[in-house]
Amino acid sequence: MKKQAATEIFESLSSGIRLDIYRLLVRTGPDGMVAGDIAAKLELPATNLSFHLKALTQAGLAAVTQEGRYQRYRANIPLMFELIAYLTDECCSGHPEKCAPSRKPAGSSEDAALLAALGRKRR
Amino acid sequence: MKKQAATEIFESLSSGIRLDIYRLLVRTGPDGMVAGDIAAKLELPATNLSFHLKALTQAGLAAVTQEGRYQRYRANIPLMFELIAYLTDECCSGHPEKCAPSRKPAGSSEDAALLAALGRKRR
DNA sequence: GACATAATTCAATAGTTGTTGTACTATTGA
DNA sequence: TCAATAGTACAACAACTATTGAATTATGTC
Repeated sequence: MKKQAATEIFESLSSGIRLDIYRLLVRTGPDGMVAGDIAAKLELPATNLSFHLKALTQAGLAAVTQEGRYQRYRANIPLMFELIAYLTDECCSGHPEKCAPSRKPAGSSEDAALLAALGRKRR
Repeated sequence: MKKQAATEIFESLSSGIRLDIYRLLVRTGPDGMVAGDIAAKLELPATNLSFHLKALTQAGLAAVTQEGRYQRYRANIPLMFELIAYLTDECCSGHPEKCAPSRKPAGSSEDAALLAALGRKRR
């Protein structure tokens, strides 16, 4: 992942509306959702939704396919995992076990599994 | 994690400069880094760095402690894991195995471990 | 106390982002 | 072909963000 791709993703999700859209699409999974239904669900004007969907799509967080006159949008979930890998890749200069002392107590065992899974990537 | 906290985090990392700062702090781990050294490393005017560090700190991505006349900044790494959990929590309406078909081929086994670790959280 | 250093705050300004209404394109169905 | 529906593109404007330089606060040193 390149830096510009990462900032574009973060920028995409820095708006409450776009975060709502993305989370809605994550919830619907591979089924995705048609633009009009998203607009109805989130009570957004079509023109405004279109603006935000464009941002999400350009960042790669959503993909769109045409179905007749409808546009179906789906979340790109793997991209989120690439993103966090990009962020934690060089964690503690390659000694991620050092991160542990600075971690919060809550959910530490689950976090350890997560950290281990991440540690297996690109190292 | 509340929605506003999430958007604040994304907003924080939507700037290339703040992303550089955060990644630098992730790399230095628990040792963190003093403001002046960050400025030198990233070749930023002190006033501009201060602006960005404030944003990162307010979002909770960095923590600051005083050391004499120096300010030492450290990355809050666990917060990133909370963030991704927040995003993927309701993945496929509670059937995250459905995400698999839409995933990219690269690194799929590591991703499965990661997904499993995430699935163990708050469910 | 006087001075140097580390860092932040503030004001000004250039640039960017989000929202709305209007206009446009494409598909469906009578 | 004509009208209705789904969605996007564009222009205008308000609101926000980033950068810079000057001033300020706090700590350490002579």
